[in-house]
Amino acid sequence: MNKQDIAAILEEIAVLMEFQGENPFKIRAYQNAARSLEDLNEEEITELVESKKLSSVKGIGKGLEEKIIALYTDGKLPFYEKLKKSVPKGLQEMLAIPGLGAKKIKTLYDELKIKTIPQLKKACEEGRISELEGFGNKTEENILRGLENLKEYSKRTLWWEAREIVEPILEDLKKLKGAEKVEIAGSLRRKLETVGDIDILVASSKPEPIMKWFTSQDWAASITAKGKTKSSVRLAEGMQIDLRVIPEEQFGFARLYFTGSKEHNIRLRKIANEKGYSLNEYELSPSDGKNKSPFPKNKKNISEADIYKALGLAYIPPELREDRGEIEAALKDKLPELVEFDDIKGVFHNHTTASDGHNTLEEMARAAKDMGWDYIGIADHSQSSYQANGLDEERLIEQIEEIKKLNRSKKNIAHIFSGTECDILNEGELDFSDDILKELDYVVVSIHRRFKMDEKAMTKRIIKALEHPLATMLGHMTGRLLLRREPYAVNAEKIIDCAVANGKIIEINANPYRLDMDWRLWNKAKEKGLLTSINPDAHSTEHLAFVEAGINVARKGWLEKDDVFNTWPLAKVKKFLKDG
DNA sequence: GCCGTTTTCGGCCCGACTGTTTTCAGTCG
Repeated sequence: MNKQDIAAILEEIAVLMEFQGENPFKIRAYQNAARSLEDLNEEEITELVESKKLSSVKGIGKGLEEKIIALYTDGKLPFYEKLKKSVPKGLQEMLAIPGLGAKKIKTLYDELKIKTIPQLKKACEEGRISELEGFGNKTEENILRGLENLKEYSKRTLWWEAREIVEPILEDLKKLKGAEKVEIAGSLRRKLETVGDIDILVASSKPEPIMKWFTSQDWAASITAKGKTKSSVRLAEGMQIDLRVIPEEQFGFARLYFTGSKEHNIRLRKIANEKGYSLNEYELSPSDGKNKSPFPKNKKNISEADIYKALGLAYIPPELREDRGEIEAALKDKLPELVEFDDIKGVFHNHTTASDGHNTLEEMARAAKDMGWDYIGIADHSQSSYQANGLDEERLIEQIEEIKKLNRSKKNIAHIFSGTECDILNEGELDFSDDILKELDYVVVSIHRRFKMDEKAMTKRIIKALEHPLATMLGHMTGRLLLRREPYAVNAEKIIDCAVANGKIIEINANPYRLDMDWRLWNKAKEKGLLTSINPDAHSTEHLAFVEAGINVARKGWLEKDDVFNTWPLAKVKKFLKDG
C-alpha cells in the first residue's frame, strides 16, 4: 500500500474513533501521523519500514509504527477493519451537515437508530429529533436545511474565484466608518489552490455597525452566526464568509491566528508555552504571571513580524504557514526568499488563434509587453490535438516565419520565442518529427489523450517524452482540473528525477483550474535541483494574468527567484534555449 | 497514541457562537 492510501486510512481511523468517543488527543495522534507520513517520500518510507525506524519520525511512535508497517507490507490492519464495521457508513456522511458533529450523530444513532441520511431526514420531518435531550426545534430545522444544501455547502471554490468574490466586499468594508483596517485571512491569504470559506478581519473599536452592515447585504443569502466579534453569512452559491471585528491593538494577533493554518498555529502556541507565554488571537501573555511581557511596555499595534520575533522565529510568509518545515527553518533563520510576481520577465506556453487561443500572435506579444515582460513563448497545440485545432507541420513552419518577421519588426511588443505544445503520443513518442522540432526555440511536451493508463505505463510514457533531446519542459504533469477532473496516475518522484537528470524543466501550469505540478511537491524537487517555468497556458491576452496563481504555487512550494526559469533575463533565456 | 533537561506519567492550543438550558456541551475554525 502506498503512503497516500495509508495516510487516508489513518485519517479515517481518526474519524471513526470520534464516533467511539475516543480521547481527542489519541485521535489527533492518528491525524498527526498521517501528516508526517505524507511529508516523507516513498523511498524514505521503504527505508524506514525495512530498518524498523519509522518511530524515529516525529508524530509516529511504537504503536503507530506497527500499524503503518502492517498496512505497508500486506495492506491489511485488523484493528481498522473491526473499527470500520462498528460504525455505519452513513454516520460519516452526516459529518458534512453543518452543526452536526460526531457526538450528536452518535446520539442520533444510539437513541433513534439513525444510520443513513434518508433516515435522518425522515426523523426530522416527523419531529422526532427535537424530542431528544440536547436537541431542539432549531437543531431540527438546521439539519433539514443542511440536508437540502449538502452539495452546495460542502463544495470548495477555486482560489482565483474566491478572490474575485471577496475583493468588492473588501472595498465596501473599507468605506465603512470605523473600519480602521480590512484584511483577508484564512486559506485565501495562504493562497491555497481551493478554499472552503472566506475569512475577513476588520480592525475597529465599534463592531456593531460593521456587523450590521455585513449581515444585511443582498449577497448574504443566509446568516449562520451573528455575534459581537464574529458573524458568518452564506452566499447563494453556498460558500460561507466569516467576518471578525477586532480592536486595532490586537489586529496583528488576530491576523496571525485566523490566517492559520491550524497546524501552524498549534506549533506556534506550543513554542509560546515553552517560553512561558500563552498565545491566542488577542495577545501573547505570560502564562504564570512571573514572566514579563515579551513586548516593550508602550508598544502599540504589534505586527505579525513582532510576534514571530518574540517567539524567536523569523517572519514566516502566509504561503508557508502549513507546518511543512517552515517553523524549523524560521528557528534557524533559513527561510527561503520567495519568488515574487515582479521577478517574472516573460512567460512560456501560450496559445494563439492558430490553434485554440482567442488572440493573434501579435496581440499576445503586445499584451506581454503591457504586462511589463520582455518575452513571450508561443506553444500552440500540435497536429494530433484535432479538438484544439492543432497545427500540422506546414502551419507550424508558417508560424515560425511569422514570429521571425514580428521579432525583426520594430513594433512595441515582447520578444517571441517559437515553440509548440507537443502532444505526447500513446507510447511516449512526440507528435512532430525531429526535423521540425529542431526549428523551434523550445518544446513543451504534454498529455492530452489516453488519460486512463495505469501509473507505471503513464510514468514510462512521460519519461520517454521528457528524455527526448528536443523536449524543453513538461506541461501540466498530472492533467488534473481542480474540482472537476482527477489527475491521471503518475509517479511524480520518478518524473522529477528524470527531469533533473536530463536538465529538463517542469512547468507550474498557472491556469487556476490546473496549478499543476502541485505545490506540495516543489520544496523537495527544488532541493534535487529541479527548475520550473511558471506558465499561464494563456488562451487569450487576459489569461496572462494567471501567472499570479502560478506565483502562489511557487511560493507555497518554497521556490526562490533562481528556481524559476522565466525570471531569467532575455539574453540568458536565449542562451539556455540555444545551447539546449 | 505521542512525547519528554521537570522522561515512564500527565500533559496534549484555544476561544466564539449556537442551541438548549439556567451553566454548559457541542461544533467550528
